[in-house]
Amino acid sequence: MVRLFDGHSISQPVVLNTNLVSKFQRRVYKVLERIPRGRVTTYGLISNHLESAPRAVGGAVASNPWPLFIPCQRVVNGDLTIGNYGLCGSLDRMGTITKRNLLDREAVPIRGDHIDRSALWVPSEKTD
DNA sequence: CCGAAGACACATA
DNA sequence: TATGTGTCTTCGG
Repeated sequence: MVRLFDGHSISQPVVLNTNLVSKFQRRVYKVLERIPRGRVTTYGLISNHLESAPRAVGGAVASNPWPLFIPCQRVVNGDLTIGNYGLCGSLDRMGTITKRNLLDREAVPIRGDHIDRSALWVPSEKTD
């Protein structure tokens, strides 16, 4: 957990009980898990990939029961600004800051408020 | 069931 | 930049 918070990856895969969440959430999380460390994707791309709506994806990501294990910090706005980070809704405006720090520690290149295009990952891309 | 709200995207002016 | 509209899933009455 600490390593995750520090932006490292963990060697041992974590098995999550996905029975508690809706089908749609599972589909979304499935995509999130494929985002490589140090890269990001956008709500739009995910919704596009799932043939859904960005708003819906936002909802699913926002209700992520396992922050850090499901890397919801790697999902940003379509214009590559950081976007929001709820962490159970308790962070108010600090969410963006927190999210930024997390991404920073993952070596995601950030210039000002925007993430570098080179870090963008698209769901259709092969994960290998 | 129906209505409202949401960690968005996109088109206009 | 700043509104307004489109879109889909959840949640509460």
